[in-house]
Amino acid sequence: MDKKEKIVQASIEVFKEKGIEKTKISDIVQKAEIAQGTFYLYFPSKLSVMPAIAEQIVQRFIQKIKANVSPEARLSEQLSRMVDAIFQVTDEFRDVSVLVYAGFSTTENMSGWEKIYAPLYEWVASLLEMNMQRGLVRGSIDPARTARLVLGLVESAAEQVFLYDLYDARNEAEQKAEPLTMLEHALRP
Amino acid sequence: MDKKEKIVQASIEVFKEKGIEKTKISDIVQKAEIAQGTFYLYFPSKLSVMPAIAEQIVQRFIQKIKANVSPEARLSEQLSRMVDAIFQVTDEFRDVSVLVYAGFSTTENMSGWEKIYAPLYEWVASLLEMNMQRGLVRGSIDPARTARLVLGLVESAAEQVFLYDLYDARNEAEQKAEPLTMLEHALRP
Amino acid sequence: MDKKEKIVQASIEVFKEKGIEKTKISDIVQKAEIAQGTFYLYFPSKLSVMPAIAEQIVQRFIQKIKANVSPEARLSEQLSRMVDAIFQVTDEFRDVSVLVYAGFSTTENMSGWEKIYAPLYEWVASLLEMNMQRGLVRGSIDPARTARLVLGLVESAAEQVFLYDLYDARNEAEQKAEPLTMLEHALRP
Amino acid sequence: MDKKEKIVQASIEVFKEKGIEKTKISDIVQKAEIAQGTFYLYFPSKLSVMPAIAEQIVQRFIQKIKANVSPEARLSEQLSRMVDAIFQVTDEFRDVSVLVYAGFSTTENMSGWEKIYAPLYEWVASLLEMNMQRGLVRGSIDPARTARLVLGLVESAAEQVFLYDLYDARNEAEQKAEPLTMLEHALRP
DNA sequence: AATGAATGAGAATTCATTCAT
DNA sequence: CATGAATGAATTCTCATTCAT
Repeated sequence: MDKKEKIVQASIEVFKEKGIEKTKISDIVQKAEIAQGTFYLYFPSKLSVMPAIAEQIVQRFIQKIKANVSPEARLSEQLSRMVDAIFQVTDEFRDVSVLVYAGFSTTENMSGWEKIYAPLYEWVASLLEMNMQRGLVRGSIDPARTARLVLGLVESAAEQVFLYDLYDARNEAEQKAEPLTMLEHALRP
Repeated sequence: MDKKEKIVQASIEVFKEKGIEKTKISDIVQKAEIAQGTFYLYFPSKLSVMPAIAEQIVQRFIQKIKANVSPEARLSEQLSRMVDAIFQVTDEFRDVSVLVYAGFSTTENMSGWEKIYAPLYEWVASLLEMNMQRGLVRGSIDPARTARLVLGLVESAAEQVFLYDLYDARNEAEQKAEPLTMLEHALRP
Repeated sequence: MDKKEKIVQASIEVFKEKGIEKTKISDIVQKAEIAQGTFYLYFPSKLSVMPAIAEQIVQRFIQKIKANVSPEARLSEQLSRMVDAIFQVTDEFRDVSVLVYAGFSTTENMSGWEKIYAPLYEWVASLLEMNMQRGLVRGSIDPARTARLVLGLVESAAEQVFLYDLYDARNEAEQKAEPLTMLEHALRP
Repeated sequence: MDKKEKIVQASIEVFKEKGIEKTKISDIVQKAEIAQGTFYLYFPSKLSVMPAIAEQIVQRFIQKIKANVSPEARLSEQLSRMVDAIFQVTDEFRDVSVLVYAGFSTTENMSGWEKIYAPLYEWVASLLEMNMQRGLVRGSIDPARTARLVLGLVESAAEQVFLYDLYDARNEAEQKAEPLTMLEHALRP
């Protein structure tokens, strides 16, 4: 693994442990097992690592969803798989995603985040469009807007499970069922 | 206004202006017009002010919603007013809310946030229940869980408008319409 | 107990717990259960409490010694009782005495300490003189100087037992026997 | 000289000048000609420098004593030289030694001090043993315990001279003679 | 006399950043 | 490229002291 990647990985881990505010460059380099000065060879500041992290998270989302959602499957099957994927990745990156999200809002204009999220939005939008054409989703929706809402809904459901101290396995199953039913009702013609 | 409240107010203002990372305690005390040491009489650190801010935001949500949503109104009217209220408060606290949320995940266990949000969740849950009894919301939902999803959905829609650089007034209207329609479809029997 | 006395008592306790350097006025007033401002009604500073403490310690020494050492007893008996008394008081005030001693050296000229210790020195000196007249102590000593040496010797022996982590009861007995024998040899004609 | 050593040296000097209580880290770094932050690279606080200072003092004691006390010399000669050495070093480190001693009792457990003093105790113990074998010291003493007493006696005599305001040269000579005589009487068979 | 919240000067501490090796 | 000791400006934090009640 090259040093740049090491830094990104280490940053994710340290951000998880201590939060962004409390993370020092020295924490990152220590975890990455590189020298203090080396950090600056790749990133100008702590916060500039974030886009790299964000990209990783989103790529993970897309990868998981693409791998599990078959274009041929029934709508309910597709939605179910998508919810599963989002729950999985949210779990995987727990607190970091919130932190990165907040980190963005602290530093740059949020459009950076927007840009990174774009491929995911687009993928969901095209999923909706496809199902509109199949007649399984009502024609009155705006696919682009709705894609964001769908993701917002499912992610907030996932955060309920993983970010708060509510977690237990049974809970997770029920926590998935509810938004799924909502989505089906919300989207059907 | 007592000093503690002054600190919270000043913190909100300064956090809005400069973001959390860049805010110094000295900025807060200056805005609050108190001595440096006085801050530490009430809060041990910058981040520990956040729960107090969070509480304010949530109280604002509840206040706005209660003031605008009439128990007698039609469901669509109620939902519409609720969405309006959430958009308004999200606008009012723009960046701060995300920061506070992220700040929480850093300092305490997230269940603190959960606890602060509880009254809002409960209010929406009881709105749903009432409408279930009126036969306007399908009986298969779990009011408590669904309340969270409803709020998650609307908040993420509101964030789309205010946190990113997309804002324009027309946009806002459409951005409200979409989740509203989704909600109506999702909840109707 | 009046407030002044309360302050002295509380100071002793807090100094024992935290040492002088780390003790805050606020620690003292808290322990003394008085208000912050009240402290300044009786003492101008933290260090100005010390002479009062020192006096207490020395008075305790004198009191113990006088109570236990009979002028009629044999020399070895007298010495033995004196050693017992010094060990007891050293135990009672453990670290404080060192701290007070050091505190003196920090602030004022050490002659303050000297002055407070004077009655104790004098008492031991007169004990020696008496025994010189009885022919039990060699005539070549200077009673004043030797009194100091005797006390220095016994106190350092006592500190060995109580200040370091060596303490056990058997140890204490042996630790007393050794300086006692030394004293007897050193003083006998 | 490396930075750590520089800090210890500077601390000794500044403590001598101003006392511990009044010494600021900034005084130390200024005297040491290093940056403020560099101090914290080596020591976490002002008080944590003390063990290092203590070590220096004890090493100085050992060095002086070894250099002056010849194993072949007569006992009284040896004792006399030892007393001279102890008086010299006590003079050299005047106030500091008491402060360090007190500082120790504040920061760590006193056994740290014990450990640092160990080599000195051992040296004196072996001196006593040697003289026991030569038949010049009575066989009934415990060399280890007695070594501590001997040092306690001489040090307290030295402190009498240097720490209090009694000093004058004639005084010093007499102040040495007294414990010396005591020692000779105390130790002889 | 007693209180204790408020003060703010001053000291401790941090940590991003540099740069000689 | 890589290092990591050193830096010192910037900030946090402490705590003796005051003073209106």
